[in-house]
Amino acid sequence: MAQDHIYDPDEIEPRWQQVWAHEGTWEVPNDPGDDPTSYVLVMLPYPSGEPHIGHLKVYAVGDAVAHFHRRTGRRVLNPMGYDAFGLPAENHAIKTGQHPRDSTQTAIEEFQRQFRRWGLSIDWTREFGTHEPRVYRWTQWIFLELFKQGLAYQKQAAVNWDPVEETVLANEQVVDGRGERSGALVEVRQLTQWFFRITDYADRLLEDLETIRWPEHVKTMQRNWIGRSEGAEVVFRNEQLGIDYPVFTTRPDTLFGATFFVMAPEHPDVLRLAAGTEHEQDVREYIGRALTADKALRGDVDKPKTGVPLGRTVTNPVNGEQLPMYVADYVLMEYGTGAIMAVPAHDERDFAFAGAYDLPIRRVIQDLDPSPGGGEDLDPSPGGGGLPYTGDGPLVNCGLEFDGRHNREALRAIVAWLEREGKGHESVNYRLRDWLISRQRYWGTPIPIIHCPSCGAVAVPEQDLPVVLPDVEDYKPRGRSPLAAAEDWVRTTCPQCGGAAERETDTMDTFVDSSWYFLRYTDAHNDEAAWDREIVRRWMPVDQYIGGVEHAILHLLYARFFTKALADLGHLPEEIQEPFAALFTQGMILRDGEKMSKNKGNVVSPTSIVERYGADTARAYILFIGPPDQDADWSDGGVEGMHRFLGRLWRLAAEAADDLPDHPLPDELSADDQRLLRKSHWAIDKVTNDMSERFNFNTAIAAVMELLNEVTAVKRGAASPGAVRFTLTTAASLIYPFAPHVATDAYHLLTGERLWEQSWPSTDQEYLESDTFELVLQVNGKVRDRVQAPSDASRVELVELARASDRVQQFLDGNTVVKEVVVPGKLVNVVVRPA
RNA sequence: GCGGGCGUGGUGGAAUCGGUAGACACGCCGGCUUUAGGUGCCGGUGGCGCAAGCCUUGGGGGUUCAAGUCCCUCCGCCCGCACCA
Repeated sequence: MAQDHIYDPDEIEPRWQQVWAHEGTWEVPNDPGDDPTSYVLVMLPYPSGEPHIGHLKVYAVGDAVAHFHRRTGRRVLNPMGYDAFGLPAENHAIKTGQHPRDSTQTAIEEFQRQFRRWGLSIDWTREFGTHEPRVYRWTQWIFLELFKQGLAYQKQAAVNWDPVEETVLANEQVVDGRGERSGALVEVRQLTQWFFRITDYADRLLEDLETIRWPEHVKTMQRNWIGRSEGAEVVFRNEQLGIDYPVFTTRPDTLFGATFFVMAPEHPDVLRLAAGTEHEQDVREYIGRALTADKALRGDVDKPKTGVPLGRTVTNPVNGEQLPMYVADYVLMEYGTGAIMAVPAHDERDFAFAGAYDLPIRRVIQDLDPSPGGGEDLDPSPGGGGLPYTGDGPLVNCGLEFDGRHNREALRAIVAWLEREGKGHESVNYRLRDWLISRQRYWGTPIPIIHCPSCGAVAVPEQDLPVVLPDVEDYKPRGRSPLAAAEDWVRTTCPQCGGAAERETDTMDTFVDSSWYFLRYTDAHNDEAAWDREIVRRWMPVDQYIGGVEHAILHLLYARFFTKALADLGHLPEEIQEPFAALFTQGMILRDGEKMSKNKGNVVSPTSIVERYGADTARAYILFIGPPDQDADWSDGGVEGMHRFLGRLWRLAAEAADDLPDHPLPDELSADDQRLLRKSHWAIDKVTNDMSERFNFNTAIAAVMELLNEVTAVKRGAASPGAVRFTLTTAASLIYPFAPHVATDAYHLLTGERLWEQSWPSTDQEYLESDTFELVLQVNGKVRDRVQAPSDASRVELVELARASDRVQQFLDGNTVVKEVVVPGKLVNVVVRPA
C-alpha cells in the first residue's frame, strides 16, 4: 500500500473551491445564447444562527441537480439569497437590544461561510437578502401595483390575533387554532388590515395545478386548502324586519327538508334580530360566551352542539314555511354567508343540533339501500333507513313537481326554479380566504401607504421608494407596530393634497418577500425595475424547485398567486403562469427516529461533519442514506463508510495515475477488460436514469460503489491498465454531482482534464448487451437452477436448456409437465403436476 | 371523520413494467497486513436445519405458471385537513 496516497479532503476541497471562485465557474450571463437554460432553485433560507442538517440535505440535492443539468448541456442558474425579515431576529432584538439588521447580518455571513465550505455551485453575483432596501423597494413596488389594481385593499374583519407575537396572522399561519410560531391560542379581533385578493385567483390556482409537475400530495393539499364547493345561494326572508338572508348550500336538493335556520354568533344582524324578543338576553350571553371561547375549543367536532333561539323566523322560499331562527357556534362567519339552512334529515351537524333542541326532522331523500341492522334513528316514513342520510336517492315530501325525481337531477331543477323566481342562483364557494398581510411588527417591509385625513389611503409615489425602515429604540410590540413610535417618520405629507398625513406603520408578512424573490434572481442588479421582462422570459419558470414540504400551502400558494397577478398586470411574459414547473420536496433528517432538537440533545451539526470528513463525504452520505424525498435516519457509522468509499476512489485514481500514465484501451480486450467496460456502461446507464427519471441519488451512488468494487475484484486478474483507467475515470465522472471536489481531483489526476467542463458520459450499447445471460430455471415458480444461456436463444432452446438441467430434472421426476412459461432474457418456469 | 403516505434482515435501504427478495452500505464474526491504531486488504453474514431442503417482505384471504409488487380485508405508524353547510 502506497503510503504517499492519502485522501485529504482538507487539501483537495479548498484547492478546487479556489479555482471555481477565481474563475467564476458557476456564474451565468443573462445574454441570449443558443444553449438551453435551466433554473435550479432551492427555497431561500431564513438566516438564523448557522445552517442545520436540513440545509445540508436540501443543498446537496439542489447542487446535484444543478451539476447534472450543467453537464448535460444546459446553462444553469443556481442562485442564493436570504429570507432575512422575520420574527426570530426581532424577538432576539427585544431580548438583547441588538438591531435585527446586525444579528441577521451575522447569521448571513455564517451561512455564506458554510455554503462556500460545502462547495456549492452557486452564482454568488446574484445574491441578496430580502431585508436590503434595494430589494424591498421592489417588494413595495409590487404592493403598489397590486394596490392600484384593487388586489391589495384594506378592510375591517375578524382576524387572528396572536397574543404572544402581538400581531395578526394569516389563516395559513394558524394551525389547530394556535399561532404557527408561538403556539399560543389565537384570539379573534375586529381590526382594519391589509389583504391581498388571492380569492380572485382561486379557480386559476386550482386549474393550473394540472399543468405543473409537483408531488401529488402537495397538489392535493393545495386543492383542499382552496376548497372549492359548487352549490347555490338561496334567499331566506325574515318578513317581520323585511331582511333577506342568503345562504350558501351545496345541497339545494334538500331545501324542502329545511326545518330551521342558523346564524353564526359573529353575524352582524344577530343582536338586532333578537332585540325586543324574549330571547334577547339569552342571545346576548350566548354570543358573549361564543366569541371569547378559544378558537380551538369551538372548532372541536366532538363538542356537543349548542345554540339559542332568536325568536324570529325566515321563510323557506320553496314552500313558504316559517323556519325558526337560531344562533349557534357551529356555524362559521368566515364561510359562505355566516348563515345556513338546516336540514337535519340529511346533514350530520344539523341532525345533532335538532336532536339537542328537539327540532323537527323531515326526510326528503329516500334511502333505496338502507343498511340492515341499524336500529336507532329509524325513520317511520316511506323510504326507511337511518338518519341522517347523506347519500343520494329519489326525493320525497317535496311536492308534486319534485317527488320521485332523483335528487341529483332535481338539484338542477330546483336551482333553475329559484333563479326564475329570483330567490337564488348557482354559486361557488371557496374555503380560501384573502391573504392578510399586515403585521404589527418591526422587522419587515414597510407598507408603502400614507393615510391622509382627506384623501384616505394614498400610495407612496414610485420615485419615493423605498420607504426605508426607520431605526427605533424599542422593538417590543404593544398592540400596535413598533414603527408607530418613530413619530418623525410617521408624520409626513399627503402626496395627493399636500396636507398633513401619517405613514402606515404595519409591515408586510415575510411571505410577501418570498413570493417574488425567484424573479429577482434573474435580474438581481436591476435598479430601474424589479426585473426585465425579457430576462425573466429567458429563465422562468423555475425548472426544478426544491424545498421542504412544510411550505406545501403557504409559500407555494402565495408564490403562485403572485406569478399570476404579475402576469395579469403585464409585468411578466403572459406564458409564465406558474413559478415552479417542477417541485421536489425533501424529507427530514432524523436521529434515532426522532426529529433533531436542542431539547433532546440529538442535534448533528453539519459543521462538525464537514470539518471532520470534508464536504464531499457529508454531501454524498446525506444523499446515500435513503431516497431524498423521505425522512432518513442519521447514523455516525454510515458517514465513516462514505468517507472510506470516497477515499478508496481517490486512492485508486492516484495509484493508477502513478502507475499507468496515458494508457489507452488495448485493441484486444481481455475477459476482465470486458467485464470492467460492461460494468462501467451499466453504471453510466444506471446513474443517468436515477438522476433524470427520478431523484434516486441513493441508488445512483450505490451503482458507483458497485463499479469501484468491480475494479477491486479484477485487480489481480488480467485487466489492462487502460480498462482500469477508463473505469476509474467513469466512476469519478459519475460521482461528481454528489462529491464534486474529490471527483474533480481524481479525474484530474487520471486525465489532466477539468471534470466540470466534460459532458456527461454516454453509454455504448455494445457494452450494455452481452452474448450470454444468466437464465433462471424455476419449477412451479421456485428457483431450482441458474445456467448461462445465449442472448439470442429461441424460446424452444431456452426450454431445452431448462430440461437439460439436472437440478430441474430432479423435480420433474414422477411428475407430468403441464406447461412451460418462458420469459426471454430472464427465466423459464416449468409447471408440473403429480402424475 | 375525510384525504394522502408507509410497513422488507440486527440497522439504513434495494428490487424502475407481475419474473432471481435482501443490491449498496452500516453493524457484527473470522483472517491477513501495518510504525500503534479508529487505516488498508480478504472471506462470511435473513431465519431454521449436519445436510437435502424448508420458511421469509405487518396479519389473514384471493387472482396468477409466477405476488414485496395486483385485488379484498384486518392491524400498526406517519402526514395533511377537519362543525367548510
